[in-house]
Amino acid sequence: MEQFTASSAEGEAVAIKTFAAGTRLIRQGDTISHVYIIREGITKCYIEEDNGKDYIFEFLGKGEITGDLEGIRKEKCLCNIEAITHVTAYAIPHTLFSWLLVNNTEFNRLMLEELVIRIRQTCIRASYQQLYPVEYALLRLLALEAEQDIVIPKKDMASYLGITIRSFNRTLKELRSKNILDPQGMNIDLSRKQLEEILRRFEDMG
Amino acid sequence: MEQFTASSAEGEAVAIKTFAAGTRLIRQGDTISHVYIIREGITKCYIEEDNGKDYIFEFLGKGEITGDLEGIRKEKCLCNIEAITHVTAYAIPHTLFSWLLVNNTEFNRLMLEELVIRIRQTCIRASYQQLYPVEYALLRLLALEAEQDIVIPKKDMASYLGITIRSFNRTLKELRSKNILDPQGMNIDLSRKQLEEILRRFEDMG
DNA sequence: CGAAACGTTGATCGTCATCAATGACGGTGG
DNA sequence: CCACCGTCATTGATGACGATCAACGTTTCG
Repeated sequence: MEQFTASSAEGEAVAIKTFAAGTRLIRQGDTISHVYIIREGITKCYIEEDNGKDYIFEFLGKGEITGDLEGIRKEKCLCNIEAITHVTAYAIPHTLFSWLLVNNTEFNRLMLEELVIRIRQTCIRASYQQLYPVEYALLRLLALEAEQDIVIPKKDMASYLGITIRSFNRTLKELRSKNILDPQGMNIDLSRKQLEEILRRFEDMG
Repeated sequence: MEQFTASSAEGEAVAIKTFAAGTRLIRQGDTISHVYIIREGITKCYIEEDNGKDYIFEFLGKGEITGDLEGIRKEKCLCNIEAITHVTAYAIPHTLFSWLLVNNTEFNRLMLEELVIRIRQTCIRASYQQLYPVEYALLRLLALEAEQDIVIPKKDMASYLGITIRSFNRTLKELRSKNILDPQGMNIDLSRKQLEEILRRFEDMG
């Protein structure tokens, strides 16, 4: 980041901000003046619906960016960004962000690719959450969690799946009874191959 | 578009291609060499799941772009793009597209904004399709259709909602019995105010 | 002082009733 | 033949209620 700061037309500095677990980096509906890049920790990105339910789109970890949508189109924030763990992040002023987009080809390219990746992920997920049962979506989430070696609280996983904790626990139990999860916790009790086999079985069911 | 062609480093031309209703502009899994901008007509953008079900992400109309994700990151196509009506589109070679992204600031900006809009829409939709009943999502789709003054076949609306035509018809009937839709067809039988009131009622329900 | 007893709280789960959405099958009408 | 719908059975997911259990702090009594 330092190189970018130095070459900025504005001279505005990139600061490092820290957030305690449970505090928000960004609040839904806010107008913000910074873009954040996560340096350390995990955050959740979620919409609060009027009926009180939350829907989590994605979890953001090290190296991921947020506030970029609002930085590109000056709109109010679509969603809340809340620290799950203790989080430190680079806070980049909008002025600098915009400047980089226009003047730094490499940065511009990174942003484009980042947006494309987000669209693809969102589409794929919307598709399978719509067409397959919760069990399937939960299994994929657990696989993701294990793969990336992160820990997400149960209530957040439930919100990610769009269900209540009660339903979440029920689904866990169901998976345990099928020997897909280990009997106590929620670790996947299968090899990579076996897991893919199980997922495929869901996909083939009409 | 002509101005862009003229200024291209490559000199590759932008062609206009036509597609009959039902034919595909892009096939899932393909590697493509063009980006398309719809000049006329409507297309659907959908994923074919292994179990045969389709999931439609979005409908693309005049002025909208597709193949851009694959143009930015050289990956296989995420989804199918199929002409619903007769469609004409500008076919832009990847080489030109990439060139424009790098050399034409305005074009670059348009692409960024386009991607941001897509992400926002996708997120919002994923959220309400996850948290609210089908009836609500259907109503919003019908409102969109009326607003944009386009006609989408029933089966495509069903795929958009992730349900079967049978269920789609059932839901229509349900809305008719509540005097929200006109008794025969599927037009919304309410003023804008009333519609918003109905939608809000869904949103307030726990 | 320290250990046993108590109450509080939050997380989990069994159970039962309910709702939303589906699938299947057959009938009707253009 | 195809689009649509009535009907009935079924599945998937939820909500509500109550029981259990572990964690923690506080009280009580020897």
